[in-house]
Amino acid sequence: MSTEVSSGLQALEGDVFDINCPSRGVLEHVTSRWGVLVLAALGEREMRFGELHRRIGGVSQKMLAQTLRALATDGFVDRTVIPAAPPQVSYRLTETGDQVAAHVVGLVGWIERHLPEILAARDVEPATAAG
Amino acid sequence: MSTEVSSGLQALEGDVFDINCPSRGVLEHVTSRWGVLVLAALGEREMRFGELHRRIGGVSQKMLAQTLRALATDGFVDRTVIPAAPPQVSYRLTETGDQVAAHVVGLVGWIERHLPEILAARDVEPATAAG
DNA sequence: GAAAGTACGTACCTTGAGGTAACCAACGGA
DNA sequence: TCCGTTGGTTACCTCAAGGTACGTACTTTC
Repeated sequence: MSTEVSSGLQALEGDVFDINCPSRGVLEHVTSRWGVLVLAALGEREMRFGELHRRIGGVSQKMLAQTLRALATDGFVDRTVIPAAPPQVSYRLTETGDQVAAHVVGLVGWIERHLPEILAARDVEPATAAG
Repeated sequence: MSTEVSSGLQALEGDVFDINCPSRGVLEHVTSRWGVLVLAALGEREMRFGELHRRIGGVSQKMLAQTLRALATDGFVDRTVIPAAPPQVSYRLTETGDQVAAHVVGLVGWIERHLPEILAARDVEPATAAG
């Protein structure tokens, strides 16, 4: 493991290549199917549950709630309940969440911008060399 | 859709929030459980199949091969066969692959460095406010 | 007073991601 | 001749991700 014991202290840094390192779990929350999109959406601005649901095409309420819970547990998302007539719950990135989201937004943005090239490359596809 | 038809042409840019946009598929290849780790590993240097298999803890041959195929289809990874006595197959990032990998490596690196904070935040966890 | 909106929780069921194991082909070494 | 190595493929099976549907509690609107 990377989070070794060193003079009584622990947890220096993670190593995602190590199957036993807890960073694997965090990485999988962040890069999960809906985790990426939630972080990208909240990277734009604070949003309520319903707004997120409409913004992220194809997500079910169940998965959205589950994803938000996982990201909140990791301390990336902050949940605020406004006890109003119809309950209003707002979600925003924490400081650390803002930093991960920046990386995620960068990645997502790159893919969006280069999509035409990628799609074009799929058609050419040089048969992946001679087997 | 985002890849709209505009004066006879198409495919300007992707929109990952649109469930029908092909960028969704690319994003899921890149952020898949093993896709991230393959990109991060190849971001370090060119590697052979066996090297990747040993570097990425917990991946099976089947999933490694499958992931490499997906990334090669999207044009992120280049496959080179050296027809030697025991067949040698080398994998390296393409130019575009290098760019996505840079984002992925940035994200992975951030998580590795901030892992202690994230783990600490999980323990505090203010009960996600009053329900 | 019935329906709809808000923000979920939960039960149920399907799909597919992913693990295991066996097999292959070619060669070198014991 | 049999084993081991390399880089896979394929069949088979399991488990969890994730979808559908319904319940809830309160309020506004038609």
